[in-house]
Amino acid sequence: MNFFEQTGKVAIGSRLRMLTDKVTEDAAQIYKLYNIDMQPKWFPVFYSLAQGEEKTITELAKDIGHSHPSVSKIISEMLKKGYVKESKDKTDGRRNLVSLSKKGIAISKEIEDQLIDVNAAVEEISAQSQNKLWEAIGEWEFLLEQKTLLRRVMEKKKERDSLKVEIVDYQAKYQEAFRALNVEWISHYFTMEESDYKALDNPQGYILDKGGYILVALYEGEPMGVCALIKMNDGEYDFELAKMAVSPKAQGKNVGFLLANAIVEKAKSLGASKIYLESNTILKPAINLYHKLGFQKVAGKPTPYTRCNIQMELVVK
Amino acid sequence: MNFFEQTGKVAIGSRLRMLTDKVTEDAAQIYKLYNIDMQPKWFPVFYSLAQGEEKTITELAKDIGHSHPSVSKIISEMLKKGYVKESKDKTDGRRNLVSLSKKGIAISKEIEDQLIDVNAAVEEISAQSQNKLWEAIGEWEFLLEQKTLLRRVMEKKKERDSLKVEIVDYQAKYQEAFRALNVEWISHYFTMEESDYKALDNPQGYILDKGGYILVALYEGEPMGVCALIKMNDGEYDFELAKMAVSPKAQGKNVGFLLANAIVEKAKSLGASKIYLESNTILKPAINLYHKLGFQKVAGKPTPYTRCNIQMELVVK
DNA sequence: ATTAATTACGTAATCAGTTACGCAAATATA
DNA sequence: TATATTTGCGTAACTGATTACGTAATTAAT
Repeated sequence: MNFFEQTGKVAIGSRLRMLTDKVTEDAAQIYKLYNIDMQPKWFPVFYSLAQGEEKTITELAKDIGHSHPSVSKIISEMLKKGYVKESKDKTDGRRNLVSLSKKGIAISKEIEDQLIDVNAAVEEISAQSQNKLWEAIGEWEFLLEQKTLLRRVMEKKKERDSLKVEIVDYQAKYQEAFRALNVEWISHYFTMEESDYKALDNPQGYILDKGGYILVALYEGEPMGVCALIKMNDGEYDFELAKMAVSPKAQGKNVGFLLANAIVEKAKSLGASKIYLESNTILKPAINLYHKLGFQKVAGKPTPYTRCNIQMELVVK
Repeated sequence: MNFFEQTGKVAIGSRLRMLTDKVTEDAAQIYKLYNIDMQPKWFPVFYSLAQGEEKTITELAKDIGHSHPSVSKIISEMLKKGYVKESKDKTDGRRNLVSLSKKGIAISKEIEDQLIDVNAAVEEISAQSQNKLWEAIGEWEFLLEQKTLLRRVMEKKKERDSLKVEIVDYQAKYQEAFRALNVEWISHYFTMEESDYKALDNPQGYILDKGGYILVALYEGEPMGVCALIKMNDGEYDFELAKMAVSPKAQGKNVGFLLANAIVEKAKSLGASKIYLESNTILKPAINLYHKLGFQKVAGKPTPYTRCNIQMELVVK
């Protein structure tokens, strides 16, 4: 099994499958050894029924962790051997009640010795191992239950991608990106408005020169997100967080969070005490992001944008 | 997964399979996450080829531990995607040399980040576990390589069966069993001879009264094996080990060994210094057994049995 | 130089599971 | 009470592997 030492743990799936195959391989022979006319795959169903109670197909499936068609097929095979009997539930015509037949019960007696010996054999292997396979599986089952492998990988990817994201100050060379990224999402969800063009066509004059600020997120050198802090003069708020845009190409790379976080930090460093923003509730991920950063819903502020249906503020600590 | 806590470790195969499924389940999604157009099952082949060398189908199969038809199919799928190229070996027309195409090499670059993240995710799970799954699998692979599960179970069965075998002194009530068990194997392999009947019809007079001995192996109370020690008067040997018979029903229960061992011990306790026996080389398991007990081949003794083609002796220590 | 045995590998059939789908019965909802 | 939804479960198709088998090429033995 040198191969797996090379590939590293990415191949844990393949390696598990091969061990499974090897362990399973002998199972049929073992039944033969004890003169028991049974297929290994029947075992979980058989064991579950051997507890004595009648069970439906679905109950069995849930019990042993298979899909119901799998149980359905196994039961029909066991039925052919005469190991189980079926009976319709009188109060619920859909349910197919299954239980061991006399022959099945006889087999369950015969099988006891085999279970003892296989158990002893597995224990022997365990005793010769440093790492306990049985317990390790239990732990993996638990940990995967809590968070799937996919989710864990997604987190790792995000972590790694975050390291590649660089937040830099606006420069004239980013004007085109600043415009394009915003036009992209605004015209996708809404329509461009007069005030959009003002800011996007002339960020220098409309935002920076008025005491505002713009940050750009670079991913591998390319601008993938932008965000502006527009100076407000209403006595209540210091800045408006606006013109936030992240390229769909950079999704899942945490760009939005890093950018928004950086802009809030920037506002703080500029001595802001309250930040305002306008958005629309159909932009769920954005609203979630603002919420995560501490923004709270407020109302009552007049706005030039027709697309605005939610207003939020952040009290800077 | 409460079910497996009930069944005990007999169900290790089923439990392994389910964990394998759960781990594998996410694999396809993970490739999608990285925008890599590849099937999880291709990975081992892909990885093996990414080492750079051209390989044949059979080499790949050996490398990754699959059957060759499996590799054959995978290669034909990868070929369709343009990830590999084939070329006939010029010096051996049977061999199909496979290597990554340019497109394949490009993919192998793209996949690197994914490998890093999956590895990190698996490491994270490992770090949260007491028992290391990866290492545990390695140990199981090693231990099963040395001795398969089937063989281990067989040993456990033999051990347990041995406990049920009881070796007792001959009594008149066992005469029928003594006769029947011997007639069974003698007439199966050879034909009954005059001297057989003498001993089997009258063990009391022919064996015991002349200073011989008979032991009976009981399995769950039933006589399943017999063995006699016949007094010899030739000056060289004290006893002949003879009329050893074990029911085919009791095969694999160690009855033969326990019986022969007991009869040798009995001979010892009777002060014997040399034991003799006659047999036939077609009775392989019997010869092996005698050998295991320390009997050595000798020659030259006259015998009344035509079926005898090997003579052995044991020098009692 | 034949003939026999071995090797490489493709195709077909099988296996133990899955998902997809559909029907009928039961339950919830308007 | 009519209608929609959910549930139980059987059938069919698919999946990722296997073993079985056949054929062609090579190698070994006579």
